[in-house]
Amino acid sequence: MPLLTISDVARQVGLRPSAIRYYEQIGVLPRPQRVSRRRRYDDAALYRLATLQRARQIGFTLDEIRKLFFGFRNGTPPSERWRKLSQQKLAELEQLVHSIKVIQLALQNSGKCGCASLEECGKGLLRKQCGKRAAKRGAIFRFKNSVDLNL
Amino acid sequence: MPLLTISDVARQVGLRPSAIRYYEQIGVLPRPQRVSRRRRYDDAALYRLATLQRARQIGFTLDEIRKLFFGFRNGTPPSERWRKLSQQKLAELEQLVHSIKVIQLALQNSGKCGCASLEECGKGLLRKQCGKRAAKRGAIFRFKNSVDLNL
DNA sequence: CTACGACTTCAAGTCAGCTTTAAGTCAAAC
DNA sequence: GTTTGACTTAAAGCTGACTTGAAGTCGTAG
Repeated sequence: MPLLTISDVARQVGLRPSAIRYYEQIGVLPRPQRVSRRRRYDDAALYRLATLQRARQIGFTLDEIRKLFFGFRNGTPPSERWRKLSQQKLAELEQLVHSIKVIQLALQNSGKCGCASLEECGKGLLRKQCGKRAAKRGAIFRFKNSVDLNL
Repeated sequence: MPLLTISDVARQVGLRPSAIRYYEQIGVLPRPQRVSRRRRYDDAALYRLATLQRARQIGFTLDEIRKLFFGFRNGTPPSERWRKLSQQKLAELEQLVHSIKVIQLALQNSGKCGCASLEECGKGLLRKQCGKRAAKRGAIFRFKNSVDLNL
């Protein structure tokens, strides 16, 4: 079994070498063997990275992925690991979908606003907002400009 | 008409004074009048902030909000402004909804994986991924842990 | 007069997930 | 023997939307 350099691996999984080093640094990937200080990877590393990529694609943070890899007692089957981590994610997504629906409605109605000025818009909003509690701190949700998931 | 301090305003709209200063600094809010170097706001500022908050809630970035306020010729009605900015956002959201559906499916199926080990998972993923082009650089999408939009 | 509290500015810090840069190491090609 | 190119490390930089900290400025209460 031939060993791969970090560039080989990066090319095969579609990452930059710097990303792979970063994953190692934060403990998401195990430290590979070295040949004269250079990293050498076997195929298992490739598989691990493919799994990592997939997990990133479906919305897991690197923290969560670390749990996926190392947060279970040895021998825990993948299905159980995935299931455990997916539960929380699915709940979040449900929330998110709901939020998006609300936002879509708000966006669609925003164009129908009959206010003569933005100031008037704000006056209405301020009144409606009166009873409500201020939003919790931090962004409420965010998404990147272009969503091209491409799974 | 009594003038408000920055703390008054912050309390009324549910922001911290630092956020309001920040908005002014990046040119999203106009510089208010000062009384011995301290900011003093009128009600219009309140309305503007309410509008800003609403725009943030429905997913506009501060850059976009600056456009909402200052990116149109004077006298352009709010409806037109909102409509213009909403179009792009709605398209993004449609994409996002699609992505989420794909992710939900993936998450639901992830627990059914019959692999004996994560390595085996990765082996399969790597093969499937072979034909595909590597993901474009940068995160594909992100969302915060808890979505509590609360409109 | 001085202490207090609320404000001011400017710079730096925060989060995640990397990338970039600088300076050094290494084996192989010329 | 030197040059090349791929690698190494550690540290700093990036994005967006702020917050935090330090050091200074006010008007007022005691």
